[in-house]
Amino acid sequence: RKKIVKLIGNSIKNLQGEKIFPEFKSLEIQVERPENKNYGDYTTNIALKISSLLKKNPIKIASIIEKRLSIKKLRIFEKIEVVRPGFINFFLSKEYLQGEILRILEDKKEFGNSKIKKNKKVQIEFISANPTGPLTVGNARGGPFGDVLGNILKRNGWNVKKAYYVNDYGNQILILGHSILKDSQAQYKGEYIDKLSKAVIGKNPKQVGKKGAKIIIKGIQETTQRLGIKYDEWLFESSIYKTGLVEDVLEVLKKRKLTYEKDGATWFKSTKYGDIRDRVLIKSDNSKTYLAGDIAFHQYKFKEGKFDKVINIWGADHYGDVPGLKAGVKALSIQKPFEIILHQFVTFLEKGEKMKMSKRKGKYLTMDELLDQINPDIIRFFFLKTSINTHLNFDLDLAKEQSEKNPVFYIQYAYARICAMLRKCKTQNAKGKNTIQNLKLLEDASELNLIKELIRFPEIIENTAIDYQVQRLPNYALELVSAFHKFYEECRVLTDDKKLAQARLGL
RNA sequence: GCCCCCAUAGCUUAAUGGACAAAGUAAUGGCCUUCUAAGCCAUUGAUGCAGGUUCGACUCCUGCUGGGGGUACCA
Repeated sequence: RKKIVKLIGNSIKNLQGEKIFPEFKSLEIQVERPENKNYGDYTTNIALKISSLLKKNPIKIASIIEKRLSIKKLRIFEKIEVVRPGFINFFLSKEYLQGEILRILEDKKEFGNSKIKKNKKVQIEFISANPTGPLTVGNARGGPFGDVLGNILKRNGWNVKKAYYVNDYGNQILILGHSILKDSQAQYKGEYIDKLSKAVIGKNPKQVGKKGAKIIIKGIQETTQRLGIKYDEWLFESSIYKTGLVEDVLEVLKKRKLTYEKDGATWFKSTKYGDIRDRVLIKSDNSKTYLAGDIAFHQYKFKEGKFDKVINIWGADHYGDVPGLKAGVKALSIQKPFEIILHQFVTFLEKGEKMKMSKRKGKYLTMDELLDQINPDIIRFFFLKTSINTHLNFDLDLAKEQSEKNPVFYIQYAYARICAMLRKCKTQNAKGKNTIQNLKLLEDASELNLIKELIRFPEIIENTAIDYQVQRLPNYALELVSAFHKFYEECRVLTDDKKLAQARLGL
């Protein structure tokens, strides 16, 4: 795809004087894969775009571009076609596709990586549920999403740090303490509270809360590991306070005249930075709000060039907190990109009924309970397959009962088939190094189609690093595997023809 | 009231403004003496409603209907 974009770029350069049509410079060359295979492997609408600028016949423009490309007699293409209303379609040649296998075999795990963002540092923070109870299935949607998004950014050359922010400071820890002590101010309920009551010694609610939070966060760490999430750092709100950064940041805002006193509280003029209302930083009881700590935390994230970019993944219930924090980051003159991604909720269905959950009432399904029943690969796959902008319905009975009809097994089955072939070929001694001569034997439609699916991978990685549409990956996995199963049905890999067997094993 | 997200096949979901809307599941029929039939092939089936922008709209804009979330000196 990259090559085609480049080729088109060269061929339209002097199509018209740039002075007359400055829009040419900003014209994005779109090369995509048409859904219909009759339209080739790649297609571009560039002629249509140019025609609307020049008010000329798009077919004529497309033909000019096509001629300029064809003159070069590129071996990449079998043919280039102009079709009405003005698309240019590209058909890859067999030779090119066969050669791509060599490239993939050479790149191995590096295949699909890009070095566009070399040495740039990004922090991606996700889940960050309060340490007042075990991780619930409701908190966890951001987990697989953040984990995979981080992996994708890594493949694009970013230096990625995945972070969990532990809110072990503030009112909720005190309430946790009361709950463990089971006094009149107790709010949290559940089995875990009963266990903590036995495990934690002490009478001071704040101290008890702190100890309880420590135990809870340890459990959360284990749960995220079970889910296959690999965090690079666990950052504690309490240590942000210990460094004095919160006071420093409040001081800075005060000096910049961005705070004021009202009703005994200290307010932040966030409306100056596009917020709909001002926010409280210090409450009238002299304690700090969550926002105060969070702004300081973001100062910490960006200070001394720690990160070039920060991404936060939050649940949609934090929608109201976005403008306050964004205003805070702006007020501190932080110029680096700072993104907040919101994910919608997951609704769990049991026997066709919505499960209503409440942490305070002790009525919820924990992620550990879910992991006890369902394989983490399946949970991750189901969470990732759907765009985070939509509400996800997770049918528990379906996930449990229909495990054999599960799309995850469809993918894993391909892996099992591949493993079986590799096992057998060892005993048959059919394994060897591939050359382009061998690979030229791959001519079946199912073989060429599988290669076409394989070379989509770099494009998938690149696109996803730009638009964060992580659901593209599980969907790609399904399409790739579908091409594999078809190939497996059509072509016998371990044939008597040793050269052909080698080529197919390579594929 | 105002703000954000969503509405696609019976169900769960795909589709950077492109050419015939794609999968799984459910339903029906076919394919195993050959590398795992947890597979392959075929058939049936969809863009909530009303307008607008565009050569072209599931996609963008306006209104409506329905669902979820937000609108605290809680986190």
